[in-house]
Amino acid sequence: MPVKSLPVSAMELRSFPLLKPLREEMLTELASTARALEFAGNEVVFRAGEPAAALYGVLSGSVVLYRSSADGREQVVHDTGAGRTIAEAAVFQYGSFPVHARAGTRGARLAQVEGARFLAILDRDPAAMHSVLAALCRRLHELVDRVEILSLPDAGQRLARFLLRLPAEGRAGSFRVRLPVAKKDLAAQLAMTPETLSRVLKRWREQAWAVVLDDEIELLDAAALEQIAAES
Amino acid sequence: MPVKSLPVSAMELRSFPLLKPLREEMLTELASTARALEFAGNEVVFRAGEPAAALYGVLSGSVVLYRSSADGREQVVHDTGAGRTIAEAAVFQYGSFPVHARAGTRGARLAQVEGARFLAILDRDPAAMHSVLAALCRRLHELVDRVEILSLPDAGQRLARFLLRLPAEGRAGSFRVRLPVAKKDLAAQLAMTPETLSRVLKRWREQAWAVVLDDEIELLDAAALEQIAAES
DNA sequence: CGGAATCTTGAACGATTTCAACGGTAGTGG
DNA sequence: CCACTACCGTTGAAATCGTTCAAGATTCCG
Repeated sequence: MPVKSLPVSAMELRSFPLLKPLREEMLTELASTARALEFAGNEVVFRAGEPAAALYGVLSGSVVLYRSSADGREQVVHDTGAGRTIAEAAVFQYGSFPVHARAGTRGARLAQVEGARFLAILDRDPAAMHSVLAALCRRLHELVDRVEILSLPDAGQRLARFLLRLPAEGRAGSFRVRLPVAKKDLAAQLAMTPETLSRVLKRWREQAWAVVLDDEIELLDAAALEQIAAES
Repeated sequence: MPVKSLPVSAMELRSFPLLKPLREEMLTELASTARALEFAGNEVVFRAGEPAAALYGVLSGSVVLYRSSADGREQVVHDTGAGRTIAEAAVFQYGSFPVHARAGTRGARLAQVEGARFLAILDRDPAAMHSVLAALCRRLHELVDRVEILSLPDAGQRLARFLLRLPAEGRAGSFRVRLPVAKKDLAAQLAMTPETLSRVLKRWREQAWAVVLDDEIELLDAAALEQIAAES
């Protein structure tokens, strides 16, 4: 059992995409019965087969989801970090946990949210339910896009695709975008090193396709980039 | 306006992840007011600002979502193919389409599903709503996993991670998995060429970490693979 | 004014892709 | 039943691309 059990704030709950669309009063209600649990390293959070009475959000640390085979070997199904929620699907279907969960080796802080309470809130307010649905759909699209981008073998292609669907301003043929994150984080998001990102931009600059000023990039030859992005 | 408007079968609707969890009778009801629309190349499906009265599933061909800037330049936001649904988020929030949509250059066949009808079905049956939510959550997890895998720079790492969370059977230290798809498709899913996949498996074979028989792979040294997968 | 962090650039190495060829298998049509 | 073809999977060799390691430039912050 967890070392400590403390109250959770509505704000903390809002850090989870699943709960984010809820209105303030709903989050407060949810928070009233939610608990922040501190688990020691490798401590069990729940076991497969137990009724899924609550869903868990990872506040810090990590949680390992695993199956245990007959011989006691542990097969890791999942290894989730902060910001992820766990067991929502089981909760929505009134089911049991399909896998075991334990804290990572360095422990974890989890928000435990009563499943029934969450469902009740959604069931009594269709608009909130629709918001949650809409949010999930948007996030799904976003992820599908990221998978598509990450599947491209060429670093330039990945960057071009990413930039071309950023909100842009400018005229035909040439336009300007603002990077939403630091270059090093962008690089990570596009599965390349910062060095490679820098070099791709340099190459584009040399070919007069782009001008870079800090986090602003002026795409001079949209046609060229679109061709790169479309290749394959 | 579309060239043809034909009825859609419940079965066709089930091919979309969003609708898949619905019970047969619900799909039939949905299908009764749904239409399969055939769009010619580049034909407009809907315009930004119009009320989102329906959501669309791509049956074949592709749909391009785009914004148009003041000068008439067209910025592509999205390029979706068969199996994807469009505009669900807007429908769930009773909003307007945020972008324009047109068929790809080679046309498209779309299932047009009445948004109000879909919402009505879900609102009157909480269990169905919960199934849809659960399905979306599961798919979300799946995609987050894929993004994580695709972000790994090393081909061996990607394959190891993938294999280790496949349903497995076997004893401690050694177990067997069955590939869910052909090797060439697996390679594509892991963002590598079939050749590279073949070579990674060969290397593992030479190190006595694995034995491959068609689509069955015996992992002899789970510890070694786990270490590879965990690195970085 | 340090000092840290980000970004850039260079060079060398390593990995993966590419190109090419071959064996095996399944499906097709004679 | 047997070519014959087409596709998948494998292997080899070469080339390319990205990473790694190292260093310098710049900015921001204490």
